[in-house]
Amino acid sequence: MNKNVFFIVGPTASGKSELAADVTARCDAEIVSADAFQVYRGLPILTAQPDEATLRKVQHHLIGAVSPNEEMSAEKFRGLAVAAIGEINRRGKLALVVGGSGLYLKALTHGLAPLPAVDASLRAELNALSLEELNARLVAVDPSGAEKIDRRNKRRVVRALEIFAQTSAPASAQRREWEDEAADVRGVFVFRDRTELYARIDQRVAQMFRDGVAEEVAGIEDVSKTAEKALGLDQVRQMLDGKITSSECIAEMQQATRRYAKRQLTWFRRQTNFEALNLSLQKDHAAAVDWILQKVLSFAHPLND
RNA sequence: GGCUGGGUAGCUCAGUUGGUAGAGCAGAGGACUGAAAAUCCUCGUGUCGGGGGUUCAAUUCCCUCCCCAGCCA
Repeated sequence: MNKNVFFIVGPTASGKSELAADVTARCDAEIVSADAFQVYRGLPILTAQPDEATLRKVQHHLIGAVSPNEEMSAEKFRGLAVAAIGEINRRGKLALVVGGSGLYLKALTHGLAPLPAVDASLRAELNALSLEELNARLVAVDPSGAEKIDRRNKRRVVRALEIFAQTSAPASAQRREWEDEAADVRGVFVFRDRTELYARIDQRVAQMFRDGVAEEVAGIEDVSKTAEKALGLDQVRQMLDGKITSSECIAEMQQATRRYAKRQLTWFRRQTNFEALNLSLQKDHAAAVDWILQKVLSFAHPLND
């Protein structure tokens, strides 16, 4: 990607949205969200979209950009993000990509092999089969590929079979290996000490209920297969159906969000090379904004040109 | 004050007919190439409430003390 882009990535509830908005306000930039669930319209509270004031402060892209009954995918996101970045750059501005969806970010920075779009009925057909049956089929069709993937993970096996069915060639042969580091990709990875991050998550989930998540979820009926995986959607629906109490609902959502944040931290530690910034060690919000801004400016205006 | 249960991992508890202990949950680490807020894998040493006694050996049996819950005064 040879575009004018800077990344701000981090786990949920780390405070990256506020940071990104404040950084953007001080340099000639616009924000492109890399969040797999904030892209959907109609669930601003549940998906913890930035508040109205933040959205108004600087230009945001890909927040509430697709209908909740639409299916999303990493490739679809990549297309939308590349278009948004191109448009921002054409206006002479820097695109600040901010988000926490690891695969979406990687699809954007490292690219994906050209493959046909997902076939929903094929996927449903494969999902109906047992893991044993799926594995047997994969071994028959792509023995070397079968050795490389996690065969206890049904998703992975199904995906490999989907690709074979759609292209008549093994998925492993079409995979485009990702380079360790894309040279022109620059950004920061913000995080916080674990106990502080978890406290912020717990607090934010509790706040969602005061803000009316229950009403928000009750008012939305048609959600796609991908959108319905939004953290908390299932729990809030169970609460609305009277199957669990509101405090059980809150506790379950807090726990699920904590586990999600942990997975994000693993991903960013292992899968990206961005410069790390521990916000727990920063003097205050302004200091963190200054730190990031300095990185952005040194990137946008290299001294050696 | 008396009686009855209990006090074992961060929490809820199991267990050892005496040979220093293990589940669930919480938590931690990891994987990840079009579902990614998804999906999948791995990880259990703790004065077994304190002190004393019996014993080759006590978390287990006995005595005593402390704490918690319930009931009776």
